[in-house]
Amino acid sequence: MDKKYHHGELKIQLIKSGLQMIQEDGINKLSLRRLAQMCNVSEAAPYSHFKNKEELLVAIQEYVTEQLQRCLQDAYEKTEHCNSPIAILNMGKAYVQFFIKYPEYYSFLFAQPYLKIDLSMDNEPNAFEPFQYYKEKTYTIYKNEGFDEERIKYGIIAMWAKVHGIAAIASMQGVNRDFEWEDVLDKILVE
Amino acid sequence: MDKKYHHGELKIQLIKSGLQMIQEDGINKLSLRRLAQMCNVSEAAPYSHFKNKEELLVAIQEYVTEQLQRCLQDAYEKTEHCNSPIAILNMGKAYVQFFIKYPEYYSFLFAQPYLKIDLSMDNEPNAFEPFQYYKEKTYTIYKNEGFDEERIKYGIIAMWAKVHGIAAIASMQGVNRDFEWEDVLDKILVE
DNA sequence: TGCTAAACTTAACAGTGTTAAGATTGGAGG
DNA sequence: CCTCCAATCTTAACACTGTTAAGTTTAGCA
Repeated sequence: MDKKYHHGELKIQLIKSGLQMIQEDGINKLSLRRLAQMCNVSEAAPYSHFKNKEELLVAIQEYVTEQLQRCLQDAYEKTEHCNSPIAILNMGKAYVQFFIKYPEYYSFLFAQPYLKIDLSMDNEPNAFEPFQYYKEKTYTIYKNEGFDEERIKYGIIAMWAKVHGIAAIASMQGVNRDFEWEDVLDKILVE
Repeated sequence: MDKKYHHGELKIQLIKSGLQMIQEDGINKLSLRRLAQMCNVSEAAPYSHFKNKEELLVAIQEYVTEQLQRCLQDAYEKTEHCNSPIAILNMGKAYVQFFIKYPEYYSFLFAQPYLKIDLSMDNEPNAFEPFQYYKEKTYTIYKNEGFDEERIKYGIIAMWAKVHGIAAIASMQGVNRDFEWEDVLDKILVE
């Protein structure tokens, strides 16, 4: 039954179970020992795959970031004419809906100090990917609309701030859970 | 020198020193024992003033919230004609600048699950005060401008989302520290 | 002055992250 | 097929954490 020395899939299982614990109890109650126990493994086993707890958290963060990235990409690619501003709106909606669906993910992702947000138009390799993706797509769309560089720059930041701000508010505990975010998003993001 | 049983000011000293530790090392490294040690007091002394760690964190949160509230109020009251939309802009700027000044405060305030954000126009007594204040002032200003209820409602949320989103981004680690937030705020918040 | 309740200390408990030392194992090379 | 090694996992310990119980000090009121 519980074969000792279970092999091959502990690393990804730690990431997935860790994320599940975060989703259920919040980041503060994530314990390496409980996590190891949940994976039917000794308390020191995680250290074969991660140097320390922080490295595991970074791995989970990357895992979540990929999910979020995929949501944005889907939203973009499923837009009829993906070079129209509608695509920007859809990416924004996808971003917010991601954190409405998983409220615990927001504070986990952004309260940890491991993310790099690159506001410039350079392509920093290690920066937060969903924002990089959004930035690139929005740039070409705005360019397509004939906006000048200055307006593009501020347009990107303004839109991202709105989207991120709504995500922050929506993911907060104690916020009205039955709030009609769909309407708000439509009205706010189109400006 | 180090008189035993130091009286009368331990509670506020715990809050202030705790906040200082958060500011220096982040919320994750705040330890009750180190904090007690820093206040020249035994490890169990804080429990005379707070039921547990969480209650101390709530107290610190209230302390920070008051500071932020005062910033908003100052910004509002120092505006020439405080019934003009300029006052809204100034409150927004004050909000963002608060978190640019104290980047650690953002994740401390909003990653903890103790805050209640009330998006309705009711006056929830226990809701996050700075937002309540902003909401009230903005309401009368928009009303003064002749906006209808629907537009006011979404206007308030839209503006707050932008402001809060910028604060979130600005307070992030790894974000360009020399970014010219003043310009961005002027361009974004006026729309 | 004496008493009481609040404020503090000491000592202990369980739980945490982390490391060192050793046990087990899959799989590559002879 | 066997051997051996590096990767993986275990056990045992360490220092640190939040928290509680029981006892000590002290300010301030009767």
